[in-house]
Amino acid sequence: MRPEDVSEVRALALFRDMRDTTFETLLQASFLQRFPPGVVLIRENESADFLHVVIEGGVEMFAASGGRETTISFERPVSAFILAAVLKDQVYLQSARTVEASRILMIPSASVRRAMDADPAFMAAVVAELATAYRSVVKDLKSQKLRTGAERLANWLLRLEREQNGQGHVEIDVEKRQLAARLGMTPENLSRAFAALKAHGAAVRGMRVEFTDRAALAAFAQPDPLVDDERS
Amino acid sequence: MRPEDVSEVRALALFRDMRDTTFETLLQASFLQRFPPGVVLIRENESADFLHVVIEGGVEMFAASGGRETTISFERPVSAFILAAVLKDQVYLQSARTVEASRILMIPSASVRRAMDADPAFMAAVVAELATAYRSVVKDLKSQKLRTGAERLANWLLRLEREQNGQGHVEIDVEKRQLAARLGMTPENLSRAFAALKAHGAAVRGMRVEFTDRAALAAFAQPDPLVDDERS
DNA sequence: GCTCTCCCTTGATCGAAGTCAAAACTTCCA
DNA sequence: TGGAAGTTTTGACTTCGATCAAGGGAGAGC
Repeated sequence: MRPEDVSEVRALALFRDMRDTTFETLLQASFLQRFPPGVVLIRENESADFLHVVIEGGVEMFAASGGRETTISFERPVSAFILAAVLKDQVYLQSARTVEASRILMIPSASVRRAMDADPAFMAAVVAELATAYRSVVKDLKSQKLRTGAERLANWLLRLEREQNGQGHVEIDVEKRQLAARLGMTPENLSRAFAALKAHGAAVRGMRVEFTDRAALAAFAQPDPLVDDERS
Repeated sequence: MRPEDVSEVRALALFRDMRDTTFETLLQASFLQRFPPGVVLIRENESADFLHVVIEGGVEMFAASGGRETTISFERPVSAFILAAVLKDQVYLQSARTVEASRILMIPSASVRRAMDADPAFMAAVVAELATAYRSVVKDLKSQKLRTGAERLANWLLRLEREQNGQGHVEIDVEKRQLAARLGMTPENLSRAFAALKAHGAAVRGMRVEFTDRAALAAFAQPDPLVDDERS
């Protein structure tokens, strides 16, 4: 593991405040692995043996039931995922696959639990991380239950523009089929939703979306901080 | 606050393992209040000043956005709710209203955070509680994205029967309009879903549902432990 | 016991979303 | 460069769910 990777992991909110010794113990038990795109890292219903951290690349969290499948979230560097299953020593509720070539840090669950018991600062960070993750899923659930597909897409675009320091256009950074699953619709429906947004100030062309009328888009999307704002 | 109430609160997983002194400090800062049915206890977007514990009665957690409203969960005695907002000292993402006459214990957020910092056993319980809550919402999100309304209802009935030590019938313990919101559909649609389940082994009559063909109902519902099992 | 109100149900209709099929476009690799 | 495979788009159709409207039923209060 390269020194700059170590310091990036260390800079994560989850690991930032813990003692040096705890962090080092954690790292020594862990290993870093490279994966090509499309590799399933985690299968739901298996026991949670590792906490995973995306160092480089990208990971899609998804879940299947009754023959259907959906995407829960995307994880970009640097972030940890499936902390909850690790802590409760239970099975994963979600599966994970790489969407591109990735480097993943794998920390044994038992080590995480031991570090938590040994280092109150780390436990406090775990609390904060879990609370954030919980609120994030609640927002997704609200979005899913309170909005139509086109509205979810419009709000997703507005949020993406904010993240890309919005100059009136955005570059979509995931495949559209994955985006469709993320937003809770079929690829066909996503296409139609994009077509529908043309009348509301967003023109898509390939992976690029031009905001031709930002006010109109916002009026259609009705963004709500309690659903769309990542920090609230 | 009556002694038996105190011991019931103390028996909650969240408070069970903490030190006596921490628990007493927490209780001294808190107060217990009675509310008639239909009172809004918490409004989303307000700052999280109290951790609430339902001692008696019942509470509905709901959320609104863009003129629509939905129910996130029901809280029955004895359980705490909206822990995440309290810990992060942020605004509530959900509103809460009593569905019947209720007694609610209100613990100041600052006291909760202080207790957590002072008592590692309590912080560990908070971690466990948050992890459970997180997994519970993920299951709801999966149910919402992967199933039709009738399927969600069928699985909800099967789960309720388990909770009521299933003798081939269940008593619905919430108003159907609230159940509809909980399951992500309109009251009209819930009625039709019940009608549809008649052909799959579940006959509703008022608040009582007879399981005329349990196997058929399960075949239709396709229950999945990773969505429906409260303890996985 | 009666009425009023609220909840639940049923029916008709509309809009949103899934499915099936095929064409257009990309990307990647031989 | 020329496929080949996969992705995206479009179209036709079906299903699911929301909306509007009206009727039936159960409980609360007089």
